[in-house]
Amino acid sequence: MPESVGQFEQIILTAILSLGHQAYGVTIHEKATRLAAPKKVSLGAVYVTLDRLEDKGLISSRLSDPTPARGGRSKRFYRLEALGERALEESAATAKRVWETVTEIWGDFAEGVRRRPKWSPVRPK
Amino acid sequence: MPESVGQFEQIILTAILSLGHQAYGVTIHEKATRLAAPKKVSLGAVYVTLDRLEDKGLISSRLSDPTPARGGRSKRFYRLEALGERALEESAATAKRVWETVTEIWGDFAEGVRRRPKWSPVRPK
DNA sequence: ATATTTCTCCAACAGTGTAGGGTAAATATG
DNA sequence: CATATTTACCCTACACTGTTGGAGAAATAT
Repeated sequence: MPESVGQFEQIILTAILSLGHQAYGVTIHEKATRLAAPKKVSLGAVYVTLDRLEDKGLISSRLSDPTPARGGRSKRFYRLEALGERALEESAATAKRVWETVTEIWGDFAEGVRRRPKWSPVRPK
Repeated sequence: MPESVGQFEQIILTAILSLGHQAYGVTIHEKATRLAAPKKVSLGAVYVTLDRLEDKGLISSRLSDPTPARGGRSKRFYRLEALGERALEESAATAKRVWETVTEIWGDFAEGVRRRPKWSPVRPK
C-alpha cells in the first residue's frame, strides 16, 4: 500500500511529473499555482512541502550548477521516485473518482455553467 | 473566494452530493470508502469531518425520526449548503486538472496498465 | 562596492486526518 | 422484563499537512 499524500502534496507531485527535468522551486511554484487556481500558492509552502516529500522518499533532489544569467544561482532540481509515482497514481485515481462523481450530478461545470441536478433537492422526512 | 477544503473533506462533500437525500453517517462512510479505495476510512474520521464541515457552514444537518426496523434509531441527515457547493466545485476543478495533467504524461492508467512517459527520465545537468 | 535578480530555506502556528473507544436508541428473544 | 443484538452517533487525543512571512545566499549588473 503506497504512502498516501495530502492535497497540496498531490499538486506538488503532479507539478514535478509534468515538468520533467525542469522541476525546481520556481517552476514548480508556477505549475502548482495554475493547478490550484484560483487559490494562491506561496513559495514558502512549496519549499516546505518539497522538503517533506523528500524526507518521505517520494522525491529526490540534486543541486545544479549556476547558469550564466543575472541572478542565475544554482537550482535544486527534483524528480519523482518510485514511491512518489505510486503515491501519485493512487491519489490521482481518487481525484478522478471525485471528479466523475461530481460530474454525474452537476455535469461538466468546469466547461461553462453548472447544469441542473438529476434529482430535486428534497429533504428527507 | 470559496472556503477551501482538504482532501478528506472533499471526499465527504462528494459523498454527500452523490447520496442526495440519503446522506447520513453510515452511507457517507460507505461512499467515502469507495471513493478513497484502496485506503481505509474509519467511521470516526467521517463524523469528525462532518462536524467540522458543519461548523464551517459548508453542510447542515437534521435529525430524522427513527425507522421501524431493528436497530433503526434516528439518523442525522446531511445536505450541502451553498458554501459547500462552491467549495466542492472549486476543489473538484482542481482534482480534474490534476487528473488531466497526470493523464497527459502517463495515460489513463486507471483503466489498466500505465503507459510509457512522453519524455525519457533524463536528469538535468 | 552596491544594487538587483533569482532562488532556497526556516520557524511557528493553524488546520486537517485518523484511530479507537464510548454511548445511545431501537427491535428481538426467552 | 432483562438482556442481547443491531444500527447509529459522537468524543478525545495526537500526528500529519497546509500556510505565512521573512531571512539569507549566490549569481550578474552598474
